[in-house]
Amino acid sequence: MPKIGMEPVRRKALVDAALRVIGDQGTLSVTMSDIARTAGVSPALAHHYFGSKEQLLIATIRSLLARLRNDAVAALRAAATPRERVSALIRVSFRADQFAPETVAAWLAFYSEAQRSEDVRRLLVIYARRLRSNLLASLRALCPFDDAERIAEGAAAMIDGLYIRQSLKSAPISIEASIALTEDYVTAHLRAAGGGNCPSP
Amino acid sequence: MPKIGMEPVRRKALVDAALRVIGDQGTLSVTMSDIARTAGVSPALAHHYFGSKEQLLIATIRSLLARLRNDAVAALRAAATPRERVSALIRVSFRADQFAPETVAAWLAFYSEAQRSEDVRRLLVIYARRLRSNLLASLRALCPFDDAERIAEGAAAMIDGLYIRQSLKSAPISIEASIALTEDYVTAHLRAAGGGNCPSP
DNA sequence: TTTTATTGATTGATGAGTCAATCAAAAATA
DNA sequence: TATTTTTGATTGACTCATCAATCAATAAAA
Repeated sequence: MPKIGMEPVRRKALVDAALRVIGDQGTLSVTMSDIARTAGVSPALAHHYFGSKEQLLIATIRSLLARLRNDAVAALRAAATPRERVSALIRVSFRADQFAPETVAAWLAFYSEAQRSEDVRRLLVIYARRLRSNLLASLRALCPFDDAERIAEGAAAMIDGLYIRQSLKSAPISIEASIALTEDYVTAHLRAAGGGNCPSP
Repeated sequence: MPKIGMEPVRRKALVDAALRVIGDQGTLSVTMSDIARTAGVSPALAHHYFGSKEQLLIATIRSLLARLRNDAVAALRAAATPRERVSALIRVSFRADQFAPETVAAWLAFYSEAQRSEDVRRLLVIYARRLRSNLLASLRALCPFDDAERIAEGAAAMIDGLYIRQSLKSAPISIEASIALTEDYVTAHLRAAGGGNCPSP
């Protein structure tokens, strides 16, 4: 029963399905059939709308990034002080849906893919840069520039590290513990660097 | 010119080739032909010795882990104090060959694979546990138990995070900078936790 | 009738795993 | 020592399955 105006609906359904299947199987070598079946359409339709598997994957990463950016923007809007903004960025990174095993698995798969696909790599670099520069912008108000850079680098690394460790879910680090660990890092180093100019969260 | 006793030679050659090709392409969906060609033998021989692609991959991870363990053991032997042992463990993680882009890419591919293969997952869990417990053993001599656990967790996460960020090689963090960042983390938190009982590296 | 949505059937490529055959060293036998 | 047998190393050719991508056909809206 073909209705008109299905294109945006199908596109979204396919992207969401791709994310779910990739997260579930933890690999990009999922088939177009897997994705299409999850979206409730035929494989041919997936090709019709996206042209190729690669393009569908790109669209999927973009949607992940968009979600992350929206969350970050909203969280930053609600934060008043620089120190609160840092905390907001950390919290966004560990939101329940972002930190869910399937989402982590999907991110991991994309990182792995970045070795081969220049397009994928570029998108992930955008994410890394955004996180770093968001942190840096707030930290610069709290301590000398050089220290801000180091702390931003370290915090970003710790966030990514907690993610990758989460993917093995052998040592199930809770969301709260992950946030606390990262907060502690920032607090300790601000204290060491700021020279009194650094309030606690 | 078939010589006798080739089995161990071929096995090693195939494992090394697998590591190189996987690191190079950044994915486990390399073909047995790719690996065999790199090792200078026919695909059939790879199957002859390893039975399946999965088994060859397992053997490859094992060799990575073995290398890491040997390095760690050697480094620990040369370290006298607990604090030196912590530094030694950090340095081992960032040795030039471990931190090389191809090696990092291979690790990433294995992490991604761990979602599907229970065997791969188990091996990676072993690595994560070993790093954590090695750090913990030394840290417990330097600060209260609870703090030692948190610091070990944080340092391990930071190490893994610096790895994954290295894989994008967009912000080329040097080995020395990575070591310094992790050392700073440990030093700062030991100072905060130890209460005087914590010497600098 | 034209356009949009949709799919079943098909194609072409690729890749894991198998198998029988070959070659040469080593061991056994004459 | 000379000859035969056995065993390990090695591969080319093949099978079977999978999957991305294509295409022609159908059905409903406009």
